[in-house]
Amino acid sequence: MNRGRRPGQVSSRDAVLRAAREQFSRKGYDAATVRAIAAEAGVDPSMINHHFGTKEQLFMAALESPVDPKDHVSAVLSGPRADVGERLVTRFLTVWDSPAGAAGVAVLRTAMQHEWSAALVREFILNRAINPLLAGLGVPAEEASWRGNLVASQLSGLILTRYLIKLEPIASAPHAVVVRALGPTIQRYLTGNVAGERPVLVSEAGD
Amino acid sequence: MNRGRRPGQVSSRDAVLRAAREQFSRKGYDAATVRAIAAEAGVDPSMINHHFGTKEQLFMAALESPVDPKDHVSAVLSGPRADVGERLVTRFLTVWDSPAGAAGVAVLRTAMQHEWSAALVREFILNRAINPLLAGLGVPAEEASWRGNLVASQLSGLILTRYLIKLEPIASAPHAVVVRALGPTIQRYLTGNVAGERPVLVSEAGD
DNA sequence: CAACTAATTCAACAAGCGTTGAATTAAGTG
DNA sequence: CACTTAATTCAACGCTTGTTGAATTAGTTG
Repeated sequence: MNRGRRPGQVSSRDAVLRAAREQFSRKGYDAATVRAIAAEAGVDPSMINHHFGTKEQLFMAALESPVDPKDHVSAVLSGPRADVGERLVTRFLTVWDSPAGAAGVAVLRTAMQHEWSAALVREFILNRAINPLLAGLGVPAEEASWRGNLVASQLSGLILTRYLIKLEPIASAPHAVVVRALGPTIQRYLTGNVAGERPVLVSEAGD
Repeated sequence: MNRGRRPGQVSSRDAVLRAAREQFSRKGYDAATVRAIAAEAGVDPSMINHHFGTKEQLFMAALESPVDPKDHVSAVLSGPRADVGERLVTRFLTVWDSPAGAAGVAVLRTAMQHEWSAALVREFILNRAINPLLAGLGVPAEEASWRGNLVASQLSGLILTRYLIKLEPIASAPHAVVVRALGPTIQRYLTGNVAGERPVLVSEAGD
């Protein structure tokens, strides 16, 4: 293959992908139009269909994550157990502040509108990231789902306020400050006393 | 006014408003189409323009919140200072599980796509809800914005995981269980030691 | 009843969307 | 050079969106 193309040139595919990532993460799947992406890439809209097929396939291609949670999980696990919360927050901020985080923002924005994207988020966050971490920590299975949910609630809230809603000062705060504030919270959710661990669902009394 | 209308009948205005609230909170501003709202209300699409003007005006009318944060703030403030975190979470869940919460979900979904809605969320969450609470607690002004951001990050994450992404078991957990898990976190964010309270922004070292 | 007004219906508009297919250009291969 | 194949351009399709304006219906008032 690769016939009829100058060797060193990748044509406009990369430009489209870059523009797609930018637009998808900034506007979400629906609001980011194929025409706008093409315009930002300096390309005819039909090129997108030519290279990627449909808009949804472009979305998937743009989100093909260079992030492998496994490496991050094992990195967070190595070190003193008492600091695992701070290490998780630190790692988390580094990933989300990197270009790879843009893909996450895109899929999260889209998750607000489409169930198929919400399902994508659920699967990734829990099964690929948090649950392996909890397993590595040796958290009992019957506690893992609840603890994992708590961690997800605090970290997704960080994403929401820092990158989506852009609350100040948390949106511009240096990593260290955020880590010091959220570290203990995550630590407690992972390994500490979080009510409901004994009787996970006490009864239907409670609301 | 009110001429030419049968007294006891509110016509289709209420049906449209109810359908609008349902669709906006479930899909967000863009994905909820005027035609779909009209269909659910059993009404011609042009009736919406006739009654409300534009789609955006319908959105505002549907969101006209029956929620006055002031009452909730003073309710949370009354009681032992050591339990203010749990009381806030309890109150928070009650409001968001009520029909009034649907309006919040709608504006939050829309905030993911439109800056004007994100600004609405910022203004409401901070200036109307959290900051008055912090002022009532006597939190110093230079700490208030940071503590408020932390509270917002955890509570918005709760909204995200419980109502938008619908992570289980947190999405179906009884109030008491959530309160016991998040209460201490909120308590610490409001009144405890959250690093950065001394030097709010230490330096640009940190990431 | 006649007059007036609000509510409702219906058809259509302009604009934007994703997508398609046919033509044209460019580049590497025999 | 001729051949092939990918890249690019251009115009257009079918569809959905929010919105409009002209007709029609219904109910209250004088």
